[in-house]
Amino acid sequence: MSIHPELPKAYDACAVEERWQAHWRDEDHYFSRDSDRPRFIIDTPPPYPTGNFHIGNALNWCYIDFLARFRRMQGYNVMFPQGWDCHGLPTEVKVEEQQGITKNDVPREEFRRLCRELTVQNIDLMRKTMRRMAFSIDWSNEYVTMLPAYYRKTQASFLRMLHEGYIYRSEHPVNFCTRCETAIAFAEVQYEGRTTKLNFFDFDGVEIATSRPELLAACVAVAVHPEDERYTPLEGKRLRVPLFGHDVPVVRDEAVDPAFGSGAVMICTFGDKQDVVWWKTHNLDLRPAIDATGHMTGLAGQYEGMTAPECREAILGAMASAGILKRQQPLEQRVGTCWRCKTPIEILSARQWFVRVDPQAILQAARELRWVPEHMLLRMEDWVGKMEWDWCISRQRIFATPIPVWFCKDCGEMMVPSQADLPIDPTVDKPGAPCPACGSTRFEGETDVLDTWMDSSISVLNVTGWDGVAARPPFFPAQIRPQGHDIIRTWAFYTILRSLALTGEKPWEQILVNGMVLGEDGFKMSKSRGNIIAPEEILGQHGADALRQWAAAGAATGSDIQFNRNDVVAASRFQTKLWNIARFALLQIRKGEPVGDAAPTVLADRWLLARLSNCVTEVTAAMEAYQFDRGLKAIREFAWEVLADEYIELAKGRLYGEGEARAGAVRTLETTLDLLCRLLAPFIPSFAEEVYSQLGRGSVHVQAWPEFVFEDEQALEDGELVARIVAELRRFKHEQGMALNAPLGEVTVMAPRLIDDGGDAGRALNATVHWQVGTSGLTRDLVDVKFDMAVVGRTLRKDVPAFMAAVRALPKETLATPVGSVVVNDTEVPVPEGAYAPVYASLVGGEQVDVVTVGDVLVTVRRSP
RNA sequence: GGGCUCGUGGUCUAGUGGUUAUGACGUCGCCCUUACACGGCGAAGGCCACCGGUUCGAUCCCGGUCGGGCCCA
Repeated sequence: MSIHPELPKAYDACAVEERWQAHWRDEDHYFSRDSDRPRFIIDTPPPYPTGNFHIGNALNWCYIDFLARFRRMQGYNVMFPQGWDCHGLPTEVKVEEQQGITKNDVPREEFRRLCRELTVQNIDLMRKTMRRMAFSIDWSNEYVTMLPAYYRKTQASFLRMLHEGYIYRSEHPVNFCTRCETAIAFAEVQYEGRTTKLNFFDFDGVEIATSRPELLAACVAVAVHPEDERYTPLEGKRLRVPLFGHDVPVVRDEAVDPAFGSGAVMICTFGDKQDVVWWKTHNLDLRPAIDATGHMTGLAGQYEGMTAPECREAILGAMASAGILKRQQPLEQRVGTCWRCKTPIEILSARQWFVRVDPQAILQAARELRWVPEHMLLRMEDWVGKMEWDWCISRQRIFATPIPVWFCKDCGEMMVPSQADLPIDPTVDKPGAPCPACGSTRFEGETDVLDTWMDSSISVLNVTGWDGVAARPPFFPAQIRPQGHDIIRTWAFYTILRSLALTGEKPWEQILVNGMVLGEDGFKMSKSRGNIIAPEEILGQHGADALRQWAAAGAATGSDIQFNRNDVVAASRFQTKLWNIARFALLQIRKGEPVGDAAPTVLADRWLLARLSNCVTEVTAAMEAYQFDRGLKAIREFAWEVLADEYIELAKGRLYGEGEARAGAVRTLETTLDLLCRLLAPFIPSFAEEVYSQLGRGSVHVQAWPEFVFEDEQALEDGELVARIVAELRRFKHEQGMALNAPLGEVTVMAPRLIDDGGDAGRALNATVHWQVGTSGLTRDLVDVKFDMAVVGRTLRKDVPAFMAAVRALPKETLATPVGSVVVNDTEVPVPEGAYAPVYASLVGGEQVDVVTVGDVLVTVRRSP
């Protein structure tokens, strides 16, 4: 892009950003497969293509982009891939809604086509926002889980795990959504508080309390606590189930709470998770009374075909008529619901596919990762420690990766396709050979499909180059997984599990966990609260760079972050300030004679470069530690306070002049502007590029990350003093009601040693400044002592207050020189070295002058008449 | 109910075992000083949630209470 000879006065962020975004090439962000630079592969979370790239995604991707750009500048071979986790219920539900159909109204393949079309549209919408955010995504490494190129690998991974015994098929209770008509995993169950009724009724002479009377037909036992004396007589007896008439045993179990209800519980198949545990331990019958569509089965007799709520009312009515319903009381309950459609889940026993979970192996791998922030590991440990069932991976849906197996219609033998035939849809494709067990050619394809997590949990294998065949991907493991803490128990968990099963290794070296974005009211964003912020709205008003600054500095890494419009506005103002700094520097750089490349000699120049050097060190350390807030704040402080408010004010006078004094300042500004752009590049890539392009040195994004070292302790110390003196005297002028550029008269700085500021302070203050060593001409009066608590506290311990009082009580003459000991509580106590220092007030005899103190340096001012 | 996390001026936030706690926004006052009024200088505003403990000293460490948030039961 050409240099703009004119520097517009105002910075138009949106216009600049759109111009650069149109100019940058995707190829600049491509990962190189045959480079020998160190790799930095990011296992980007593949979002679900809802069509909305929400602000939580934006935060997550900002962190990724800061890192990707930082590592690229450091010379890493970075891969910032982008995936799309397409399969799943939400899209099916959306298609049904949009088309006014249910999934069974059209052929499977037709329904899938509609889902794919909607997904493609949604991906396009989200890509647009991501590009507008200026994320340096490697689009050559984009993957779409619904396409054959990807789900071929999902199927290959399934077959490998099946072959190695990680996957099995069995009849087992599962969480089931009767509206979606599919099994779901624990991770997909969401608990909601509801008020329901606890019904007390007579159960063959025993009072039972139940919240789910509709499951009476499914009752297989009555449980009581072993030490509950009320029920000792029931031991070994069988009871007759009211209304239905079958007999059930009485079992004794420690898990029964004698204080809840009547202390006697009916066990059904299955009312809740506890029922499953009891059913297993006591080896009870299986009486499925509810089917996969939520209707009562034949076991429910006259209630067959009713929905569960209908049956519930009918049975309560029948109980009342029979005179066995004794009373009801309200009950606060947490009901498990389907995370997508909020329908209460049922626990049904069904033949499903499962993945074996080895909690110990997962824990071990999780502990090998570097977690940022560290405490997020606890969430994984907490979740893994509570795993009870294996992971149910089969779903009774359509838009998903098919489970690639067939069953022989004659002998039931299971058959799998060969690697080369993948991907397949067993409901359409046929096996290549007859049944190996019986020779039959009649097959039935598995109609169940895979849980979407089976697709997304191999994202890391995919991005590290797995072809579906090799034992291990060539670039495995990835360097980092960036994700939100809400999906530690799902995506992070499943990915570790699958990596261990498929490669035997942990999937990544590090995991960077970001917080949730809360609304401006401090609550989680939700439609019902109406506190949702769309990134597009902010982008349109303030641009991507400002929103990126909010993401970086809005909160410490890992913390939840409340969206705050003020932060975005403040970020825009910082850009305006930066633009004016750059404009000033560039105008100086372009004006006048060439400045050469001599080393800086003037104090202010050396001071600024030393401060810049420190800033670079600080920002680099922050970036390495993923503390983006610290990094950006360090840059802001340097640019605004040190560079703009202090250095430029000091150097202005020289810049308006000529010769070497001016040239040194110009060189200093040029170096500073160059490095400042590099430091800013990961955070605000468009702004940094716009300013850097003015330097005519190519794109800032292909420059190396600064490793600028400028050590000059003396300049740091003296420069600081000069800057502070100028700031104090500007303040003094202001307080005296003087214009800041008005002549100030004669200023005398009484410092411990001679300082040569090259005349900067005088020009900045419009004064004649004399630098002198010592305070000749001044008298001073000791008014107080200042204690060094770090010294005093450590030595005197509990005698501190008494010691301080004793010292303060000493006569002034004694305090002025160090004292060997004081008397504390009638005891002679030695005074530690550096325990205190006298504090003086300055008095000036003779001439009428003002005195300003800067630390321990006195400055006298004799104002112009 | 459990795990984790947070509680700092009106709002949002940083941070630290050491006398008067960071910054931003907002408020108020003064200034258009040749990069910037989207600026500069200054002011007001906080018993660092509450209670107890450890310590010479706690906003910081420990325990408890209360209240947010997230995840789960």
